[in-house]
Amino acid sequence: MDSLPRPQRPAPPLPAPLRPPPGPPPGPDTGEVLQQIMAITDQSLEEAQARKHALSCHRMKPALFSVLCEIKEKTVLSIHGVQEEGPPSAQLMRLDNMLLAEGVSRPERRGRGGSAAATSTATPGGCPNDNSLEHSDYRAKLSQIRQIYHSELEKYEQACREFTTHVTNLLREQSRMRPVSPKEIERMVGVIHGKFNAIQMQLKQSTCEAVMTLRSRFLDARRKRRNFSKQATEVLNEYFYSHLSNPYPSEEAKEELARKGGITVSQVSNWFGNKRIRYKKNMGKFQEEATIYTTKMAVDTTKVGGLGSQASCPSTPSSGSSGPFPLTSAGDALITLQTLTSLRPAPAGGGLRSQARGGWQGAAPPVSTASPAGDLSSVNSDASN
DNA sequence: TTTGATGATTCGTA
DNA sequence: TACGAATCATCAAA
Repeated sequence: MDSLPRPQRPAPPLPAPLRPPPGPPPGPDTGEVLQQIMAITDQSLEEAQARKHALSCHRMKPALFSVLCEIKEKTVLSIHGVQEEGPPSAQLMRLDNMLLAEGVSRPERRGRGGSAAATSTATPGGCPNDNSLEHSDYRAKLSQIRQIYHSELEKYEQACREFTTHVTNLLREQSRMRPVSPKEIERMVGVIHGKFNAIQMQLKQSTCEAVMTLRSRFLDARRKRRNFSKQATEVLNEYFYSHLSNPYPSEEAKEELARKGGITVSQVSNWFGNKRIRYKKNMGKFQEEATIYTTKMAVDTTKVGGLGSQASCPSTPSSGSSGPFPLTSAGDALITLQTLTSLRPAPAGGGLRSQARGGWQGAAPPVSTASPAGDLSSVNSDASN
């Protein structure tokens, strides 16, 4: 604390040049007083208190004090001010931002969406309800981390406050015996805060690591496959089999399918990707499924009588309006029924995508060539597109 | 436990 | 960038 050099104890008698000039000594000389001051810390508390009191009352004390002040003024400036606290480091700011983004820094909110991370994360997997468990688990663990973080932070802050108060009091107390300027106390408080900030940074770093670990585990968990709901599968299959000649839903169609099935657009894309490739690989296997859906479509078409499956199937650029006849989707479906059993590679000129990839015409027979119901192709917008 | 089904991911391609 | 193809990982029924 004190920057003044302290001699080894027991303090040797001061050399002659430092001794006060000879004169009528009213009591112990200055050297003796200084020696007593230096020896105070070696004594027992009671003894020291008594001596301290005696020294405080000594008539030479003000003079000694002013000498100490003078010496300190000369030395303190050169010693202090060297290690000023710099601005918060980039690392600390990064940690703060991260904790804020993860919802750890903020106080916990009640109700749904306890954290930004949990609320902002989409819930792929088909069944949002299934994920709620993982979600609540994630939120619970994040909440646990948040609690520990805040509790530790509070502890550190309290310890910091207590220690600061203690040191401040100590310095104020010492200021009665030696010159301690308010600025010096302030600087000391700054040093203490700096030390505690370092500890806080470690705490923040550990918290960040914990959140990252939790997050990665959560993301891994999301990777787990969940079967789509029956409704989602039906919606997707209906679209697929009703647009068999061109099972490439537009973005709008995907969005609508996603909405209807309660899944994400990305999952719709995945599903169609898988479906196309699997259908193409083993069309025989899907015949029964195709029959089921095409029959369903046909029934729906009959029931609705004109609007047909368009009511249940999202529109697609390739399956646009085909006029007043409900043949757009049902047409495909009927064609599917008739052609599934006699599948054979078709000549070029299939659907839209088949032109681009050369893949689909081999799977979904072009209506104009493979379908006995060739007439339908003329009104099937899928084929015509 | 095995096996088929299926959603997700990755990589190459046009 | 969307798609096909291969593959992985998991689910669920047998």
